[in-house]
Order: sequence, then structure tokens, then C-alpha cells
Amino acid sequence: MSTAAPPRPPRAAVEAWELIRQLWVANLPAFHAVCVEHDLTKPQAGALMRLDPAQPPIPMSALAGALMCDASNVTGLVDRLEDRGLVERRAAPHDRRVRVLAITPEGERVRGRILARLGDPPTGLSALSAADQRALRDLLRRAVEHQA
Amino acid sequence: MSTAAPPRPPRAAVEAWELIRQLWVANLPAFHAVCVEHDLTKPQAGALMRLDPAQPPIPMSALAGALMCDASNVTGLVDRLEDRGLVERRAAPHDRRVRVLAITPEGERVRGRILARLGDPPTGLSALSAADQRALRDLLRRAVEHQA
DNA sequence: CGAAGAGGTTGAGGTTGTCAACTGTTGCCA
DNA sequence: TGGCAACAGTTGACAACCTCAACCTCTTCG
Repeated sequence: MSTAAPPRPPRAAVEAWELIRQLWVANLPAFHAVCVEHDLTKPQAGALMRLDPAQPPIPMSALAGALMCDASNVTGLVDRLEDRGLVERRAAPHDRRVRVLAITPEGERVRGRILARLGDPPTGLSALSAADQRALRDLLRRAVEHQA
Repeated sequence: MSTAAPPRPPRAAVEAWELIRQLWVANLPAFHAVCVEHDLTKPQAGALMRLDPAQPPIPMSALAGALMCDASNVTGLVDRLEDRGLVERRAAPHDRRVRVLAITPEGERVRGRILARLGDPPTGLSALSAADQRALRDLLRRAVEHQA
């Protein structure tokens, strides 16, 4: 009966995922530190990360969706980011109900600094041999591709 | 230009780390969903995860350290978890100032269900071939070992 | 036009988080 | 031994976060 059909993920994937979680948790203090340094709360930093200057500005509702929270929550969040001059509310050209969120030059600087620190791989990763690092990267690339 | 001295992590590690971040972000909705299902806030779920039933109960201050927040914050957090019967404050035998946090049977059940869902690897990972999964796991194992 | 509905804000109420002040306990050392 | 600094946890004040219901404006579509 335990041989039934339900598609269970193979053990190696489960173990790999568990290790990824360990790496992630080990890196949480770094995230905390960078928030404190820039005097941002974690939700504020999280919101900033979602505002890619290379992409067209997104509506508030899209940010709410990305953060998986209520739209009314985004109102206050953006209020405070705007007070600091990190973000700007703009009118959307095609729909006067919509307000799109543009990151300011100052916001872009802060975002860049945070991303630079967050992009720093944990020591365990950098400690791998160059060949292992490439092998790991290639495997992960394949996984992320299949993700879509 | 790339010949400067500061010990920069090799690019492959940076790229691998970036991919790990993508996998993680793609999995955030699952964490959100499991919190909603069990009617727990994310801080509450995070606290529960830190209380391993297989380990001896930890003091409140240790939890504050793990969550990287003020001790006074843990007071309220534990109040609510205790109200739900998920956690218990106990006297520590050797120091009457300390209160250790023991997870209740009910808390252990909830924690188990959450961990089971969180341990489910994202689709991209399970989609890899068995050989790739094992290779990935082995590389990550080595990385985590070097982490300490 | 008018109703249905979407995007955003407001207000009420609970949770999370920090800081400062306090209680009770411990450990030290004079 | 008595005194005192330091530690664990709680409390209270206050800001930020978060959800829900109600509302307003604007768009869409019959």
C-alpha cells in the first residue's frame, strides 16, 4: 500500500533543497545587518528590491501582489518610502486610477548598495573549487529554467 | 581592471548564489500559503521553526537571538503562541531568572506539518534528472560543510 | 447613460518591533 | 558576609506592519 502512486519528489531533490535552506538561513544575519545599516525595515527593503529601475514602473497593486499583502498595506509602506525620497508615485498615462511607482536616483543608490551586499555569496559557496562552483551554477541554471 | 587585489568571490559562485535566490523567491508563496492555512503570522511560524522538539528547550533570550530581535518582542510573541497551546514556558532548573520554551504536542504537530510543506522542493529542482539531483546535493553538501 | 467593478486610500483593530525602565536573580569580590 | 554590577524577562509607550470593511474615483461595458 505504501507503493501507491502519489508523485513524491525523489530524495536527492529533497536533500538538496534542505541544504539550500540551510545556506539561506545562514545568510539571514547579513540581510538583517544591511537593513540596519541603511535604516530600513525589512518590509521596506523588500519593497525596494521589487522596484527594478531597469523595468518600467509598476502599479501599487502589482507591488501588493509581489509582496503578497493587502493593497492598503502598500499605501502606508510607500508613504514612508516616499517621505524618504526613495520612491515616487506617478500618474499612469492610460488609466487615471493607477499610480505607478518609480524609484528615485537616491532610491536607486540605496537599492544598489543593498543588492551588492545581498549578492555576496556565503562563505561556504565561495570556498568551493572553481570547477565545483561552475558545476553548481550549471545545475542550478537548469533547475531555474525548468521552474517556469 | 579585474586584476585588482581585494579578494572578490569568483563569478561562478556569485551566479550560483543568484540562482539560489531566485529559487527561494519563487518558493515564498508556498511559505505564505502554509502560514495562512495554519492561521499563523510569519513571525509566529518562524519562531515555531526554531523550537526543535529533538533539542533541549531553549531560553527566551536564545530565541530572541535566533530571530535577531529584542527580548521584549519575544515576550509578546510567546504570549500568543502559548495562548494557542503551541508552546509552554517552563522554569529552568539551574537559574530562576531563565524561562525555557518547550513545544507542546499540538505545537509539534503544527510544526511538523509546516516543515513537511516547506521541505517540498520547488518544481524546478524535482524536474532535474536523478543524476543531476544527486550531483547538486553533493555540491551543496560540500558548500554547507565549508560554511562552519 | 448607468451599473458593475477595478485601483487606491482611509479608519479601526490586532501584531510586530524598538527602546527605556523596572523586578527578580545571580555572581562576584571586597 | 554584604553589597553591587550584570543578566533574564516583563511592562509600557510608541512607531511600523498588516488585514478587513468602507469609501471615492475612474474605467468598462451593456
